Amino acid sequence: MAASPSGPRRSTVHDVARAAGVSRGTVSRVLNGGYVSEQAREAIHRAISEVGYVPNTAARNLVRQRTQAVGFIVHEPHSLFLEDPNIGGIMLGANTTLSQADYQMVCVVVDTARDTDRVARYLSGGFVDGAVIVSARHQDPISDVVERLRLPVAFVGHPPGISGAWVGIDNRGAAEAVVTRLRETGRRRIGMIAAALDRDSGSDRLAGFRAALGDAFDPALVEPVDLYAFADGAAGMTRLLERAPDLDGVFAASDAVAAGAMQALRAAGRRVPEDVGVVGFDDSAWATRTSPQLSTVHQPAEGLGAAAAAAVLAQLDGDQSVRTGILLDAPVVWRDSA
Amino acid sequence: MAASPSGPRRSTVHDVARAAGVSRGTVSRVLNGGYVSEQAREAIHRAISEVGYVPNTAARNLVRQRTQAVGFIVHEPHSLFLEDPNIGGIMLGANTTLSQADYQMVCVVVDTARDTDRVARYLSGGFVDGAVIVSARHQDPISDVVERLRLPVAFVGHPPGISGAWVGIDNRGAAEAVVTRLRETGRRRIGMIAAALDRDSGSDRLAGFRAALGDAFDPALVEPVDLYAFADGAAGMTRLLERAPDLDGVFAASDAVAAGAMQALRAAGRRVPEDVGVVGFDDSAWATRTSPQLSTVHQPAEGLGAAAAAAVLAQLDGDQSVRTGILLDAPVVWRDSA
DNA sequence: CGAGAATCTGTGAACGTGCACAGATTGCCA
DNA sequence: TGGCAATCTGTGCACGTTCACAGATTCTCG
Repeated sequence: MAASPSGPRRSTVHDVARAAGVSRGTVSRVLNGGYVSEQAREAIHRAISEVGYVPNTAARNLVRQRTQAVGFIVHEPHSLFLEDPNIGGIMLGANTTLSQADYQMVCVVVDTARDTDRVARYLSGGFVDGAVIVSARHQDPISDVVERLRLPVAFVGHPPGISGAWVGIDNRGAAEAVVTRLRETGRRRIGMIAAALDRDSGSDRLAGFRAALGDAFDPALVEPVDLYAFADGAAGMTRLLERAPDLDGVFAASDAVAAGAMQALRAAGRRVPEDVGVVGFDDSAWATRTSPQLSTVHQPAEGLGAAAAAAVLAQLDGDQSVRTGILLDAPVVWRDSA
Repeated sequence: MAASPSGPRRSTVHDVARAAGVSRGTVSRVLNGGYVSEQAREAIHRAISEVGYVPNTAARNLVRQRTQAVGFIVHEPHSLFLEDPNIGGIMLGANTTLSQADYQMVCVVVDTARDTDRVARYLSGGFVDGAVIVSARHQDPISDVVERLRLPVAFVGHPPGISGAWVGIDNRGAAEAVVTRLRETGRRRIGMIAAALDRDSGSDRLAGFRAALGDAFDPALVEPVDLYAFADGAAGMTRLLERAPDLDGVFAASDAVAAGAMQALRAAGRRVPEDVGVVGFDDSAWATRTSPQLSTVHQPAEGLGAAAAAAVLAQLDGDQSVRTGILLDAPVVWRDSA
């Protein structure tokens, strides 16, 4: 309501009480539980809809010493927020879970590393009762802040060095499943374009690749690149192809990388999937826009968000048994590129 | 802080007052303005950092009768939220503007059309002082709710039938700029694949095309298609090429349409940009994925979010002069396809 | 020097809610 | 019928802040 200058005053619990002919204590009990006669309950419900009563959040928060809000904190460069195909799904999942529990989701996007203390100040400002934190940083300083504040949080992803709850996918297992399937479909010389090896997601995917190949693993078939990006995929594929022209399968660390790789393969005259099978990771919008459509690993983005939110809510309910690490299933989606 | 059970009590304005040897009124004046001696001001600032004081939001909101929060409402199917390349930028822009003004952004994503009353209830619940609404619906019922509540809002996009502030881009002007530039680079027979003529964005882009050509405008060079989609672009380009084989430039109504058109041109043996120059619209992920990369019009997504947020803030400040419609510049990005 | 303005400070009252407590009513059983 | 428990209700206080008001001090100028 706020700034509606001459707007009608919002009705309070007093108005309801007067309309129902009871005291505000009884109204409060109808809303929050406690002994109240059936007769009074009915009269109050009638009065509530009559005067259009909506409880005042601020007053309730003040007396309850909680805000009924959970922060959704993205501590990453803005560019990641815009490009990461999963972040929307994570938000959506978290938001759904939180709003079902009558919590609000408050978004905080923090760009530079220096702004850490802005987040810290925010978290300690009492704006939120807890937080879902999306951050892939190693040794994220937010972790310390959170611990000091004893604020219920859950991380999405599992940057090493953090303590507290986190939710992620089994990157290693999913990568292993993908590569195993590639082998089963007859591929014999399988390479990998490995991105972001400084993050656990990147290194775990490489580990899965290696594990699936076992003795057949050949380090020369791994091409490391910086980012989960299209351009890196294209460049990496070109280099890999020079080194290993006899390649017949590629596991790309992300869909964007896979799309880049497919372009490079086409430029080199290879057909996908006839000559070379390509598999991506993420099951993002890229996957269905390429032709042929990508075989890939589905990131349960909404599930991640939902699970993280649920972990925060459980802590808020005083649940001591919250597991510190939760791994969600990331199923393989087999389409046409392999 | 909320549920930290044995956590130390948060310090209040009373603690600061005691530590500084003044009354809470003086502390409040330091925080909110008013007469206060330099000596007292210093002592209070020292005391604030000493006891680690952070104002309690709920108490402040209660007495001020405002929440210091603005809703970011996406009233669209979840799929749009996930796929629309602009929505992340809009969020980011809105968030930046709001947090600079010390407002929080509260995200609300509403999926089905039936949930309209959930949004209505939310908006009337006093959780937010205003709202940025992203919605392309015609006659969005939220519009009515907002009007009834007299809630300060701003729409991103300009669905017909809404009243109140909105922010969009100058589709007509941008299209005109693109086509003018095409002419300046020597193109003489320029066609357009015009999509979604039933929306204002589509018809405005066509109007800009027409205006840029002036007397040189030839209706036969306009090929109308249904959607801003790849397939429509390809089919439209094929038809247009049959009608006007001497074409040397194409303005496509979106990047996806442009990508389809480029495929059709290639299939017809035309080189881009040597034989035919192609320009798209949106500066979406398509633009940098095609080869050659698309010349296009950049959608200022962050700017749209920021402008919408600013419009809401202006209304909250009681600014009566808020324009109902704001058009943002959409700059032309010249890459390789023309 | 005194009146009035300007500057500074403390106190009380709200904001709307939840909760503890005490009081009132009823029901049950010895 | 008296006593005790169970059920129901009203009142006062607290949450932490802002704001209006009144009182206190200093400054300005006739």
